[in-house]
Amino acid sequence: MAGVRRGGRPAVIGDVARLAGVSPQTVSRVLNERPNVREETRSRVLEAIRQLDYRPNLMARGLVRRQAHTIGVISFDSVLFGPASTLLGIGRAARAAGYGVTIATPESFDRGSIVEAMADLTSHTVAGVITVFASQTAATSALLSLPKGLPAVAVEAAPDDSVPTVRIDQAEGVRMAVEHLLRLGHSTVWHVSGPRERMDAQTRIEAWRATLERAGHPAPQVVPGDWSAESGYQAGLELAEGQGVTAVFAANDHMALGLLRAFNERGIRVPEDVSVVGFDDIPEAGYLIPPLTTVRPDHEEVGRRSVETLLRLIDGQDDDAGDSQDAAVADVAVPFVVPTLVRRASTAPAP
Amino acid sequence: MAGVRRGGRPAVIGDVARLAGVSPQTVSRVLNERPNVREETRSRVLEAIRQLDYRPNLMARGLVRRQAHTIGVISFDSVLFGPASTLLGIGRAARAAGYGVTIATPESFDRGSIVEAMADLTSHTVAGVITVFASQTAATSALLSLPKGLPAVAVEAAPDDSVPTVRIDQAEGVRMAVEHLLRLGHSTVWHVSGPRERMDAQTRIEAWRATLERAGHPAPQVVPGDWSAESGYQAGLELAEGQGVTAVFAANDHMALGLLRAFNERGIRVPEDVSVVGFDDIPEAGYLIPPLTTVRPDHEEVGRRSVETLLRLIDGQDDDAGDSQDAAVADVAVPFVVPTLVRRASTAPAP
DNA sequence: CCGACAATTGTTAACGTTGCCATTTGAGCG
DNA sequence: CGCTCAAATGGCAACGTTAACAATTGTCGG
Repeated sequence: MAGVRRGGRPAVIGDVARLAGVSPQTVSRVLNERPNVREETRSRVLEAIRQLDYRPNLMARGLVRRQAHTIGVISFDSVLFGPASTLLGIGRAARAAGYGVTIATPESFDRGSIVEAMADLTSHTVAGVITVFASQTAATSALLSLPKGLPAVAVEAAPDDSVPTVRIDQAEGVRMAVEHLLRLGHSTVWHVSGPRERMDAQTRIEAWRATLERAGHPAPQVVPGDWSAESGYQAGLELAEGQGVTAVFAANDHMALGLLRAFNERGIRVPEDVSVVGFDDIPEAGYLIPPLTTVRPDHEEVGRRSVETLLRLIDGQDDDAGDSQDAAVADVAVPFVVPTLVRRASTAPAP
Repeated sequence: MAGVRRGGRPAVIGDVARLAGVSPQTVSRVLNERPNVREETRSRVLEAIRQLDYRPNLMARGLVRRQAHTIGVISFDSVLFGPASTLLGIGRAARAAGYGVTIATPESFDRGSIVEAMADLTSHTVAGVITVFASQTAATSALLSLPKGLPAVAVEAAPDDSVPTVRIDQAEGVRMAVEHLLRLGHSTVWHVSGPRERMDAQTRIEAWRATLERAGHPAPQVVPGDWSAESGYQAGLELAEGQGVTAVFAANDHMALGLLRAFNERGIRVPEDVSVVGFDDIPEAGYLIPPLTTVRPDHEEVGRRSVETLLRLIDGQDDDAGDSQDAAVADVAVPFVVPTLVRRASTAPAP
């Protein structure tokens, strides 16, 4: 029952108006739930909309309102568990608020392709932008190339204070992980890090070091990784050679998984000989050999909060005369999402 | 160097025209790379564009052209490795073709929220739709509710032949896995399946059974799972009780991972006592204990092909007078992406 | 029953771009 | 040198919607 159309074209507001016997403006009022429409008129219009299967043309609406009702998301590493979850949270929250989501995935991390992706988004098509895990120098600095006045929120990493940033409280998560190991009696904790140039990797390194030092333990050399299981495996082989390694904190679960494999291969038992803690609580974490103790950040919540923050920014902008834009940015609270520690079988008292 | 603007508002085509001393129409011609513009004029316009940092308003353009240059993607389970990879492939391919991507993630699998998500997309905002892994009955049938005439492509699962579908050649992948195990001398192969109501799960079940029967081996009862590591673990515990289980094919790597864990817990050695094969080749597969033999489908390629197919559909529609739409659909080749078998340490000759 | 005022509805003009057609300019040729 | 024709450019209208204002209708007190 597709309804009557003019020559097969989708119905437009004028068709609805004609069928309902009112002006387009009245239809518009019904669509936008504005007051001062008689109940009887409203239902007549709604019936016409139903009959014609009418859908407002969002491009026309966006054009006249000068607002796209769409959020642009620039997403890196969107295959990874964390970013993918955040993306999901963003999508759901945006849709709930009546916003569409368009995503741009830069080809690579170099500044050029990032700026290009942003340009794509910003052709007046989005009301604001969220960058997800742009945690690399080139990426964060590209954030600054966004048109002045376009609301933006960064997830996890931003170049400076000009962009409100929603983050996992990584330092707190790392602290939980490291202190958990120390409480088990380990004399120190080794760290397999993410790629050095990534901000979140850097943050975790620093938090790890700080926690150790605060507790009066020496911080060993960082074993560098790149988030991948492969790099965790390599790190594990390296650590297996070392003496006195009894506790390792990996900057994410994938690397922890590689560690487990390497230790297993070398006949090192987890957790009897070495305790391992990860970060992310990927869905598989509880089913590794052994089940992995890890830090669980709520990535979806990060997505939700970033949308919330962005929408506040967008609304604030609408209200402003446009001059006190900076004040509005400063006003926006920058939420921290606090992770939890999930204890499983990969950690045990020091041997 | 943001350039001169009228009252802080972003520049529009008229501003560019004025600065370059030409008409808006000429600017438009330059923007759209149309012929018959003098070289000198063109460069003057380009310079003005640069100076003003002008970006065409895509909503205005879409409005007048009656085409959004945007692809809508409806994505389920987008946190999973497969769908996330496909999404990435779609994003890259679309962007390369100059199309934007807007995604909609239905809240759940029920028909209502799916239809709602589609409605969001189809408010004349997208030139076509791709559904990613809508492999559930409600989801695929919802596909049919898309407005007639809106080009659509399904990834992996479609309700019928009206929607071109890009798929992994699952049957072929399953065949590889099962035959690999049979060649190793196993008398039969057990199967831990995905959720029954999912089409791809169903396809894998049937291919598994067919391969066994073709080889003259009995097909044991299916052990049902739900894609999760947890369900694989439960399946593993169950299989560990059974007699004569020497080879298991899991419908995805996550479940295979759960299997490995369960067998390990029960003292069953992989691959000495039982061989395990997965499906997906998640990045971690090579670093499990033991490294997992698995079927590797190229999910990103699926994404690319689906965009390619959709664009062909869109272009075809533009050309048509609109009447031979169905012919155009039938014309579009439906590609099969053939997976490969990755042999690792989780499989060995039958004990 | 009239006037004032609120509620309801309609009219006109934008939003920024491109399609269509008209106009101007320039080149080539008899 | 004038004519033809192509190349280059401009003017106007339209895409579908909403903002701003105008007009109409209805209600209520005096």
